[in-house]
Amino acid sequence: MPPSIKQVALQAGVSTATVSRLLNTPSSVSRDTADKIQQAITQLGFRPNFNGRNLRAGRSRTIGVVVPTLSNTVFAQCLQGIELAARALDYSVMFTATEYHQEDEAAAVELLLRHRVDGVILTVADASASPTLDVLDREGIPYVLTYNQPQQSERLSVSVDNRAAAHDAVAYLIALGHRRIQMLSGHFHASDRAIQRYHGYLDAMRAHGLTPLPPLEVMRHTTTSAVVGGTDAGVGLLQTFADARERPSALFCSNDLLALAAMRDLRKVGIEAPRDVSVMGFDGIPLGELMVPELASAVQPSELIGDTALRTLVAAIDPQPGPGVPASKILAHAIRHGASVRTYEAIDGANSQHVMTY
Amino acid sequence: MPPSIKQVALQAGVSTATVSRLLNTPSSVSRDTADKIQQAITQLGFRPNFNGRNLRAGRSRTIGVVVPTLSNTVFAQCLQGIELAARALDYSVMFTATEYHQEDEAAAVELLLRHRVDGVILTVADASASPTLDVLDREGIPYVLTYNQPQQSERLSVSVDNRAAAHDAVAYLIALGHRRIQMLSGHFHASDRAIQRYHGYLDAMRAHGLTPLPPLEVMRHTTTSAVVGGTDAGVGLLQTFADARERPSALFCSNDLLALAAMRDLRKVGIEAPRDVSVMGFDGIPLGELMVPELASAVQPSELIGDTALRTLVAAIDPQPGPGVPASKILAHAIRHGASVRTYEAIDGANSQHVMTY
DNA sequence: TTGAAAGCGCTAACAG
DNA sequence: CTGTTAGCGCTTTCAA
Repeated sequence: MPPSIKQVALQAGVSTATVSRLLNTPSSVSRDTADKIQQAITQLGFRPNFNGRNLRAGRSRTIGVVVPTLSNTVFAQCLQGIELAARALDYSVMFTATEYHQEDEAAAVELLLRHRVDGVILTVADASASPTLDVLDREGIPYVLTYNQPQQSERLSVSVDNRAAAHDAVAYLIALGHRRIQMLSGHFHASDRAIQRYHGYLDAMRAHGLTPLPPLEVMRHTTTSAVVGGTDAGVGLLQTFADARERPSALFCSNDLLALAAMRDLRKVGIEAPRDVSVMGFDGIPLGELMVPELASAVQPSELIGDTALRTLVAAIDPQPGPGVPASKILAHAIRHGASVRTYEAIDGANSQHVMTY
Repeated sequence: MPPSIKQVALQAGVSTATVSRLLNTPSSVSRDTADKIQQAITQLGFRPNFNGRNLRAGRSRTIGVVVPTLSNTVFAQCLQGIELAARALDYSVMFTATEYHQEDEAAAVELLLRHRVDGVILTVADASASPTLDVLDREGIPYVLTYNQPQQSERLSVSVDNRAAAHDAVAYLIALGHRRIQMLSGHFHASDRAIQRYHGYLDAMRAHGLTPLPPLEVMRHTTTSAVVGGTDAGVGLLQTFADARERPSALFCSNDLLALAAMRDLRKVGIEAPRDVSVMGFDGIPLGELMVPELASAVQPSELIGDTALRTLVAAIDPQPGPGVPASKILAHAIRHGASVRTYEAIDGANSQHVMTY
């Protein structure tokens, strides 16, 4: 057992209350006693026990984080941003992953609540129908959603405007002359963002008088390997590209990992991006910039999302006098113009397609 | 304030001790009272307060994790492995990053100790000279190093054999006919692994009677952008490649991010891998497999490292009767044969180099 | 099988 | 400025 405030008090010849005062309100202790206590502290190697403090205070200065997976860089970056900001604000971070299992969301939050975290930052599968969020609401525990962009709700959240970002990405493809643009998406069921991005795709297509193609929904992916190929959906992707004259000239993917996996799978059957098809991702993972071709993408500021979420959460925990916290923070997205996308005219076989399409 | 065991006791008409018993030793409570208590619990939405429990027990069933950064996938994967295993063993995870600042290592551990974590998993800059580890030793807190591979020490650690893995990587390059092989490394100061990998490089070169080239040490990197180019070391890299006849035919990089950044920087001046130079990385990040060319690398099983570290730590926390835990666990590495590396003969200008080198 | 009581480490009145 | 005291939620003797 490490030394407690009691031993320090004994050693310094003061009461435990005084020791506590030095720790929390140094100014309320005389120079002399402060020195004595300080000396006892270093001598004993005393370290305050947060469990005692938390129990007493009813607060823990700890926040919980729940993300689907760390295999996707976006969430790792986000956690990075959270941790950095937390440290700056003197909060600790308890971390949990769900591997996209919705029942694990509930279990994770349950555990965090037992630890009496002061608040939670989380990304859920579907913010509009989440028992987990209902629990948090019922318990009155402050929480901030990341990546989730809840519609018509006063739930705190930090994200980009998924629909608008997807729209911009697809509009960019259209501006480059593409007409047959198809969306490749992760399971809509596992990600409400995917649905919003699909709506953005629809928006852009319709705004330009183009016929949307049915979305290609693929298995959830955790690792980058064998995401698309070999699965049913992988087959779907390859089928879609089987007929060179019917195939889309551009693919808009609901996230970068998917885009990369799709490129890999297509490459295996001789279809190269951007030579044969333009590929656009979503997320803007840093490594995308190092690839050849550079991955075009709708970029989200993941680390900033984490940073903002943490600050928003802390503001909700310690309501400061002054301007209230807006419920939803929409951060700016950007379109990265990578070489995985090129103009329609530059696509191999554009002419034959041209004949077909118009 | 959420309901406490006290309220449950009151509601169920029993003592707090009995409620506690139901929670911890269900078998020691009669069927009837168990039901009554259970009912009170659900009715009140009771959730045990771990702070109270921990305070009393002197254990927290929480472990701390300290990694340099989450921007490098390796550490994210490792944390992922830790969290997964922790959940399986009913431990919680407190997470901290240091951004490669050595003073933050100490601060992070200090914070974790105040939370009274039962143990710590960490990757430090230099395991052979770390005040942080000394603190942990002094306090008698179990800890497990990851990636660090301490020499001649009984400190618990989980890693690959960095030196052997680097040797194998370089031997592979040599087997492909390369003779002028140079190492590109992160700051030795910030990573003892980098030094060990350098020794592996030296081993391989010498074992084959080749003259080692001086290592190219570059700035520490956190993001993937502008790692090498533009910095002093970046200039160093480009200088090294300025003379086409003197330049190395293969580059062995101390980690994958560095390899990718180097390829990007060289590409900018018209030097392409693998056409003009073979590039080998270290880490085996999953995305390396999706790149073109696929990144050859010495692969570490990062998620398994995390998993193993957690299990090793828990074993150290609850010493089980039976076989003791070995101090150092060396996990198997593998060489990924990516297309970023090709035979020396296939390198453009190999002949002219040949003339020079022999 | 159950209850009473003490105490884990800390802080916050309340006195002095 | 400092000490006394009570109690945060929980577990664990010790008795019954």
